[in-house]
Amino acid sequence: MNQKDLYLLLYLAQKTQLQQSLQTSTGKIALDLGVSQQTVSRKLVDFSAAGMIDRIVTPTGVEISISPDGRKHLFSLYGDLHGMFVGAMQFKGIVKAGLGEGKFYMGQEGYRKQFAEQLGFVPFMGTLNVAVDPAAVEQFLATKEVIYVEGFVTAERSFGGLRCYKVCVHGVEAALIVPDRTMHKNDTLEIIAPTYLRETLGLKDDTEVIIE
Amino acid sequence: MNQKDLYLLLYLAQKTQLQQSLQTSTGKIALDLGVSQQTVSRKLVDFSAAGMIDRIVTPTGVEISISPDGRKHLFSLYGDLHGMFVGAMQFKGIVKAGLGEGKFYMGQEGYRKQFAEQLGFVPFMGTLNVAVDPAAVEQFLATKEVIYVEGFVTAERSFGGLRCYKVCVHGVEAALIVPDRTMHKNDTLEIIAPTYLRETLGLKDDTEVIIE
DNA sequence: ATTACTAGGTTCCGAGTAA
DNA sequence: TTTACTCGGAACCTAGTAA
Repeated sequence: MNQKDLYLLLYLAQKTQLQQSLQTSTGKIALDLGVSQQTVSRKLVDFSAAGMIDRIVTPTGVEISISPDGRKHLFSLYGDLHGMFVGAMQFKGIVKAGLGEGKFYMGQEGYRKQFAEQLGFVPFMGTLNVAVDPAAVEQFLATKEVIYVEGFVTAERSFGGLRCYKVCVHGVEAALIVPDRTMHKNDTLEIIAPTYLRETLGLKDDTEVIIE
Repeated sequence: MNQKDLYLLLYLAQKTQLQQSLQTSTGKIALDLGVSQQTVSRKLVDFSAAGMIDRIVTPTGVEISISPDGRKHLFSLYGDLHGMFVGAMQFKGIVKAGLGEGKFYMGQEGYRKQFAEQLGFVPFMGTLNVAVDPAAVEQFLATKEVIYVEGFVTAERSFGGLRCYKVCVHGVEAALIVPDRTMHKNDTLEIIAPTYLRETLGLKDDTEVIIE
């Protein structure tokens, strides 16, 4: 079958929910897709000949359903995309003991205020340290939106800026934080969340976590 | 951007893993896709103009990477397909007490032998009864392959044929069985598996299960 | 109403070839 | 070697219209 007409097949798949049969007309489809009635008619005939759809012409229109072959075709496309995005949308890490300084930084009002505004949650006073593969993280973060948290100065000392990335850890909303001037090598990430993740998710040192 | 050239974008997405930049040439791509070098060149220029890819032309070829907009475009397509297939690929049910007759039927050698051959596992001697929405099940099964188990006759009585569908219940390989002459209305399904599912999965009456 | 055939105009492709 | 332009021909789309 012809690759280029994929959008019509997608349209039909959505309308039929892949399953039900759809009572419509070539004119209506043409209107939806912004092409002529004739083009839709011709393409439906082609699809039918290619075994992608089952098509019954009636005096009042057409009744269309996606055939098993059509579903297979779409599923293969879905599989291709799934393979691309799933790989790029999550990575694994190992929980590691922190040095407790995460708690100190997360306690600073200058950070807390910005987290609440920018991330939409008030962070638990502490960070989860996770050992990761830097290459996998880089690929993951490349597609993510960066949230900047600015540095500030208190009476005692100055605090540097951070970059944050919204993530999900085992279903819990969280954020990666990367200090502009980091003390970790890039094989360790710090994660903040509204709750104490070690407790909420039952994590211990050397437990594997999936970040997405 | 032009919808019809989606396959070239998919090709590039796969080659670049959505992320890395790809060192290649229009000629190589043309060979892979079975079109002319000129067509690839023209399309790459078009994609670049549409902001779908980043493209650097060198004397030895082209260096291509998918742009954020291109990823967004593919992701939207992925989302559409995901919505279709995820809905059609699982449904929920509620565990119900059986009448114990499942154990009797599953104990019949005439059935057990066919299950082992056709399903690839030896079923636990008993069935899990699950109350379901008939409409959801019908939609789910429509896409599934039917495995027929034939009826047989023993010295005492005759046993009817079954239709089976391979499924996965909370990660465990299993099968739906639908007797040709059923005593259930179609709002109750019977599930067999290699293990005692109630124990393996910690199921009790009225627990919700997801079948996929 | 519909679907879908024919005819004509537009778009698209690929061979030749310049840079 | 490359990329990508020109141009002739193929493919495709739409208007008109038959059934």
